[in-house]
Amino acid sequence: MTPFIDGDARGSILEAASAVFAEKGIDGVSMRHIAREIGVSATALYRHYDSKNALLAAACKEGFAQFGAQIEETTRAAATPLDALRDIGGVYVDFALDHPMHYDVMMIRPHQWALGPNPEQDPESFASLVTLVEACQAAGHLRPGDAREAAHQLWAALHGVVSLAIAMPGEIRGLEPEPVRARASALVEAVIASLL
Amino acid sequence: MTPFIDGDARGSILEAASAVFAEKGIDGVSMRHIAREIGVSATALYRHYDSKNALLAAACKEGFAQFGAQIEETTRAAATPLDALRDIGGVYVDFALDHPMHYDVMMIRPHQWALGPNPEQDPESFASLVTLVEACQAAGHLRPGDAREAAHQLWAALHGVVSLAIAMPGEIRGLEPEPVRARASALVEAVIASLL
DNA sequence: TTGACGAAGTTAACACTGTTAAGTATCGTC
DNA sequence: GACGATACTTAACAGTGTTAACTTCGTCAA
Repeated sequence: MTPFIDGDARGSILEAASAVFAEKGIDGVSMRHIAREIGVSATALYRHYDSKNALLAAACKEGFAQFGAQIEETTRAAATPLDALRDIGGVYVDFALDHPMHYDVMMIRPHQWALGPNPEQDPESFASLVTLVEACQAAGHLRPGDAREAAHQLWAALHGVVSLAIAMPGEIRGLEPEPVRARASALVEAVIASLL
Repeated sequence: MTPFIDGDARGSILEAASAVFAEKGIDGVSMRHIAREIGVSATALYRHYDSKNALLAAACKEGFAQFGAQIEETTRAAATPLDALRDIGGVYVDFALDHPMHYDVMMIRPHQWALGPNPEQDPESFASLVTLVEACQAAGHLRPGDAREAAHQLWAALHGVVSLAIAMPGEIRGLEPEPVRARASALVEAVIASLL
């Protein structure tokens, strides 16, 4: 049959998915919605993606790839590993607030979609955070110690700030970047101080 | 009609709900499941609870009431407000790890169930944290400053540690209390140090 | 030129979900 | 004894993800 969806079927589906996704909210995405958006039956999507979860994962993957790239770039650009650690906090917050849906799906409730930090994506980025902490320790910027634990603390601090901002309803929620950034920065600074 | 469910219908439903809830996981709870568990049709539940969300909220409420009570007790028992701040971290982690489902529903993805920190429950407990920080400042244990912001930072730190432990799949997830407690304690200590 | 093959769609259907509407039985009360 | 509230029932609606069976088309080899 003539492909009804233009050349890059996977791409078109992904685009439509992201659109519905961003408009109706995560919990409002259905395969039938996405399919209707591109004028195709719902089951057609299964020709290109194994499941709704797979589609969701794909929709997030590109965002997270960009995220990882920014982290790497930031690390490279920083004068010292310690500066990198500080800068990464800002990048983390910016990404999360710019792509709250992505962050929600992949980081706040990954197990709902049977996703989790991408096996080929995220452990790597956590590992690179560990490496960065080790570099700080090696350079004498941080006291020697369990780098993995330190990285975990830094991650937890950032995740705590950002996930409260994204996932909490009511007065606690706040997606304006400035206060969130400031809070994240303060926390990161506190953690770093405890590791000096 | 003779009440089919024993005297305390709401209570029995709640009990069954919590059971299914704990067994099948949060995302596996359906009204029909719960109803079947107590030998009643699904629609009977609507006589006692407005919606699934209301039932879920009720199922969490008692847990959170207990949580709030523990926090208060801890605060009262501590020698100084600063000690209270420290002790609360442990209570927070213990509650979250003892009731991961409750924590998940109420704190990690509250908006999915249209719940959120209970309007009559949680802002209060956040407010009491703010009050506690203010007490620390008044007693000279912490440097004067924005108590609300400080409380927010402490909460974010605890939430970050705990929600990663609960909601992350794979190697990151870890529900053994000790490392999580230690990490939370370290973070709280770091935040406190930054507020001295 | 014909025929097989495979890819990309289709509709119908299954087993679910939360929730509402309408009907029925039983109780306490006047 | 009639009345009304209470507690339940079944039937149904509109929606979900997903599978199975079927059609339709373009391609490529014999």
